[in-house]
Amino acid sequence: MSSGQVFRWEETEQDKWLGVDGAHWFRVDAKDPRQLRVESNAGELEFRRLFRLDEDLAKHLKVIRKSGPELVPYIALLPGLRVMKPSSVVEETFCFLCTPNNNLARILTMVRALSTYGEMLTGVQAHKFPTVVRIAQIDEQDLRAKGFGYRAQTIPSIARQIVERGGEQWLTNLQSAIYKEAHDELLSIKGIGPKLADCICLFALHHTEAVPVDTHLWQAAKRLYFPDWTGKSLTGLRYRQIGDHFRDRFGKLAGWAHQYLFYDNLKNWRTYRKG
DNA sequence: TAGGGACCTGCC
DNA sequence: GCAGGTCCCT
Repeated sequence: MSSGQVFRWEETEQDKWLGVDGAHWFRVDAKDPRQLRVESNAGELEFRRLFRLDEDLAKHLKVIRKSGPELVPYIALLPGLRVMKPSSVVEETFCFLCTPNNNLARILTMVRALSTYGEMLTGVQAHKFPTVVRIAQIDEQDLRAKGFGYRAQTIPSIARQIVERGGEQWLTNLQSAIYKEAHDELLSIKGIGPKLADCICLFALHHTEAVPVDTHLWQAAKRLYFPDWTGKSLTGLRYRQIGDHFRDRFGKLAGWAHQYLFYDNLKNWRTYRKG
């Protein structure tokens, strides 16, 4: 189980997955989870990199459990969860630009629609994600007709703002910047708020101390860490306090640590709401 | 800085 | 009513 680039993966049949990452595609047969069978136009190295298979998960978990014992039961629900490391900054960034104020089913539809603006991949029935220059050229009415709603305006607009700043290279350069600087730079774009900036920092730029505070993590943070905030709204200040709370305790693993609470709340929020 | 409303579409 | 928010306005 991994997170970050689920948007480009689909289960084609029981336990069989087709995933796209940049110019690469992977057909994964997970019938035996201990022994994945992978067919791909990339090498094993790319697959291992994408899922950070060369990082010692047990070691990460040891640190997280020690610094955050309250997370132990949540980790037990998803002990194999990893933060993905996608290879395409543009693909990852624009997938997340489809997520705000949205539900997963429609996000997947939108990501699929966006991908059709990219070239076809060879060897598999799927598209490579379009370039940021191509996205910048997409007509708003085109996306409106495809059910993008107000995102039909914001997505090409964000692409144009990125192109103005230097395009894909600008995003790539933010990978070498420190987390806070990258986050600040992303916030200069109209249409990217603190949450999206953190998703991009964590999954596209690989700043693993980034903590995206969405509606689910907000609920979980109030429950576990900030009970005084019950009934309050998520302001910019509280947003930073939650992220800093995770960074103070987990450092570079903050992005890993927060995920267990995110997924738990995603799955169980209706139950929590009643209680 | 805090709070509230609008915003596309579709599922619950 | 609300979803893996952001903008704009008091």
